[in-house]
Amino acid sequence: MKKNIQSPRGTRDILPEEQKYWRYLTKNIQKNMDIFGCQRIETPIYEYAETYTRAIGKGTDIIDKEMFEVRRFSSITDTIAEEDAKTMVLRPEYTAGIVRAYVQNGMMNLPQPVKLWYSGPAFRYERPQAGRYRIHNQFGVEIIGDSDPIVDASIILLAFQTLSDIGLRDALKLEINSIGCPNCRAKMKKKIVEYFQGFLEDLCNDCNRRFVENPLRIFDCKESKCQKIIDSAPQLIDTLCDACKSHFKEVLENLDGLGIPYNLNPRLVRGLDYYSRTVFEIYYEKNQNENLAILAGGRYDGLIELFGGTPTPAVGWAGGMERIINILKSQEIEIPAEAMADVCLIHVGDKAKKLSLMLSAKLTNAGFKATNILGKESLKAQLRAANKMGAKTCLILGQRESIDKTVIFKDMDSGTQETVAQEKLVEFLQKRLAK
RNA sequence: GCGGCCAUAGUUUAGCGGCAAAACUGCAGGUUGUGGUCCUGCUGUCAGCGGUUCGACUCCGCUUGGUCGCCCCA
Repeated sequence: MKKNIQSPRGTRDILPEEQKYWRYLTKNIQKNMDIFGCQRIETPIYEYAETYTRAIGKGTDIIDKEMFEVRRFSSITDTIAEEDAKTMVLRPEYTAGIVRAYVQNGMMNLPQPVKLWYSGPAFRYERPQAGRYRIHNQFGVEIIGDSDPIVDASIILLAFQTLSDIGLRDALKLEINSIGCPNCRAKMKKKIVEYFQGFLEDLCNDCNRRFVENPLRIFDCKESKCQKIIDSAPQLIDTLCDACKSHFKEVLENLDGLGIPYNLNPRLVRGLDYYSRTVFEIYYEKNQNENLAILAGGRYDGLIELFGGTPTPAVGWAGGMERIINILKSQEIEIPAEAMADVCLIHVGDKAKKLSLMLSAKLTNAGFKATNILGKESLKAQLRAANKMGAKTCLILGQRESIDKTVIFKDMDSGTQETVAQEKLVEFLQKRLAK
């Protein structure tokens, strides 16, 4: 027997039975993005690695161990030719690619700010876990060209409205913080390093590693012995410069004004290099994986410059679609029913089979959703299939009807049926299916 | 990248060192042209590779995959 081929680790098939969730989610995202005035952008699924190393930063896990390299298949054995080529990688996230596109396409010449949204797959070579896949879908928004703190608040509002629309309103939790501008952060880092220097022996191994690689991340540690030390550490907010402080204050005031509850979390830092000032994460509290954010983002005022553009402020967020859909499933949130076919055509005999296909084409042209049942010949089997599909009405076409040029209309709920002339079928259905 | 648990039909699960099962699903039928319930029948399985053994789905090892925790992250 041949060995079966499995889907690669950390990837999955999204089967028809799951599609209703995706359709529901996508529809609501699209709607909210439209209302907010965002325009969709699609960037390549892979970019030069530099796009991400520059933006996200070396020393982060995403760059150091989670990227998939892309190269020409035949050249796998052809290493010499490969040496000159620039390394390309599957996108681990969207922001960097979008900023690259903003600069490359001269979007600074469009009316500012440029409001963009996206949706699609991102790739990270991680150890698979609940809510964590090597191919996962993200949707998100990027507002480029406006430093006003009200924009920060407005995209958080957009996130809340989108998530509320899909039924998660009741348990959303917003964590927010400001990590300041590069100047603030340099100061902070110094202070923090000075502070933790004295506690290195009391901190866990991970924190000792963080101390060297990215001291700010010590604030993320969940170990209780580290928590105690963190609690009395200098707070990030106190270190902010006046400009950053008032920016953050205004963001919070705007959230207050919008009635969006938040938790000011001085320990929230986020791992990507490009963030500045506002950072936030949204959780769903009834989630089994409560420590997984379903949506996260922040400001990245320095990134456009990093890609060769003029200094341009920007802010955005990304949501994890698989994580949201897992919640929709586990919370048994009601998904509106899918549009179903109006009528199901059933045939008896070869001649009627051909005729019924032509009839369904005619009905489709007349604006009905008509479907044929294929792959089954007996009347009983076809009716069973129609029933399983949830068909409300059927049209039965047999030998008799082919000759008489009629068709039997059957209401599946009541079981009643009547004979209709094929010529008058369109009018008949218009009346019958009116409500 | 590290650690724990796990792998039997499409799905959910029984089971035993010596015959591999159930339910649901799928397919067909229950006379001549009528679905949902019901009845009958059929299809289909021990993740892969090694080892121990007279004999392995069962015990052991490796690989692959899943799951949970860590790291990190949407």
